Amino acid sequence: MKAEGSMKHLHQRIRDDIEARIMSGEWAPGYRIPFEHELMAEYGCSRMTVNKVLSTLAANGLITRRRRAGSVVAEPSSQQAVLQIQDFALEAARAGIEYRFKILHRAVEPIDAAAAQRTGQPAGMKMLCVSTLHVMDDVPQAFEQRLINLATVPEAKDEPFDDDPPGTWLLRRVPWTDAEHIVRAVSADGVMAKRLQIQTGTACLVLERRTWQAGAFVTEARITYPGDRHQLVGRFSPVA
Amino acid sequence: MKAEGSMKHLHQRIRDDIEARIMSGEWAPGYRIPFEHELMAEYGCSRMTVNKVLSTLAANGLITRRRRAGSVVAEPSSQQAVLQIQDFALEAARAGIEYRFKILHRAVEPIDAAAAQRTGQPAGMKMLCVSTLHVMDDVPQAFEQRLINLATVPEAKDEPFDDDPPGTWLLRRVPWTDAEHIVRAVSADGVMAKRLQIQTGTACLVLERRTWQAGAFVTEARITYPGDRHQLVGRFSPVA
DNA sequence: TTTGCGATTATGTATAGACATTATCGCGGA
DNA sequence: TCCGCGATAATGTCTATACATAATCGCAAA
Repeated sequence: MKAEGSMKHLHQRIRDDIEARIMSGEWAPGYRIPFEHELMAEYGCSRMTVNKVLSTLAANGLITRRRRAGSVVAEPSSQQAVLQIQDFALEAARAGIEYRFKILHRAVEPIDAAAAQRTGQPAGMKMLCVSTLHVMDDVPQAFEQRLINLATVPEAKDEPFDDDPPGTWLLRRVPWTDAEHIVRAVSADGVMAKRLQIQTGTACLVLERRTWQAGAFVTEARITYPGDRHQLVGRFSPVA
Repeated sequence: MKAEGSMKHLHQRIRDDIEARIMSGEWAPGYRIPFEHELMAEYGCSRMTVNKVLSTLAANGLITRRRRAGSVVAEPSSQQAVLQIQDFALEAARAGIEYRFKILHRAVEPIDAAAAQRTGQPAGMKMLCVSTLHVMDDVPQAFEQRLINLATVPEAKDEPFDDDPPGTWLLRRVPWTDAEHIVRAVSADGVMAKRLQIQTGTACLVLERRTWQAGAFVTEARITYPGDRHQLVGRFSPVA
């Protein structure tokens, strides 16, 4: 009865399939996803396997399960939009908001001493530098400055980021094993204020995220959000 | 073979047991927890049950699992993002800084509609309200406004908080099972600026933390930090 | 002493079946 | 029509077992 023809484990494949359909909007919030026995038939596996997948998705807040009624795609609660991984496109699609982005700058440049310090890479090392403005419903929501390590992600060198912003593009390609986050508050200077269409001096949240893959530096993102439009929300269980 | 004498499900009981031992410090980070077959014998259940529990704990970052080597208690990581700042006294001691705090306000008051909404408690419910200024090396570092649910923590009613600030005091007494965090950036108004000895309009980090214990609301803390003096740092691994 | 390799061991994934729990549906009676 | 209750269907939990995978240990050969 074992499924054939897949490198990945069945559990992960089922999970990916369902997540993809939810994230793409194909299965909108409230949509009743197939019953366990249906998925079981579709993938030719036991109910335990399907059950474990759905339980995981429920634990992550992606679906809501109810006995007898089945499982439905959960409403996108901003509660659950944790400081985990922000993918603007995914979040926007789930919330039904029009999203677009604009690449303001893109170049392969040697990094300065400060960046070298932060990322643990040698100073002067060349990385891909990309600045992106994220816009939702015609309002600028975030400005992102990103460094991408071409030694770890060589295929980024010639990527124009036409279809997906750098964050989404990377997320699809490079799994990360460790990340460091720093959150702080800064006042917007004139340039930043103009970019985000806010008043100079407005308090902004700055989120810095650096990710590594098995010890190799992948990318650094510094994302600036207008403080009055954004907040980071997280729900934790002890040490979760 | 089914376990007897418990209302709760075995899975939850095993999980609670292990979490309790980790949270209490009995099993410190690095401690090798019992092998699956040992827990299996201890609880008289199948390995699948134990395995599911440990997998859940691993997904939540509480333990690290390695084939052949067994499972060990993980180094505190994602929680650090928020907890790092939670205990000022501890943080200061580790950094060798002189720390003191001042209770600016302390009263049992009915909560307003907004607080009722946030905490999920009935409006007008009486809670202990405490405002604390945290000072390190004679420089104000944070202003904390706290609500404490006297229904859950009755012993707080007459606590003067002479020795420990409310956060530390609570942490020692009331274990929490769920927490919600919100981080945002705001500009300091005149009053806040004066309290923190900063310029009016300075960007500040505001951290709101609400905690529950088995569904019962425990406390809400709203802590304001000068943005140029503080940042939240966290290390994460991917969520399964 | 060092290296290589096989045995061992613990976890990872999956199966098939069992029984418990609970919400809903639909039928029959008031 | 409305209410109550039993049948039904879906998830929740658990067992016992099987084989895969990976890391370590220890022994033997170089």
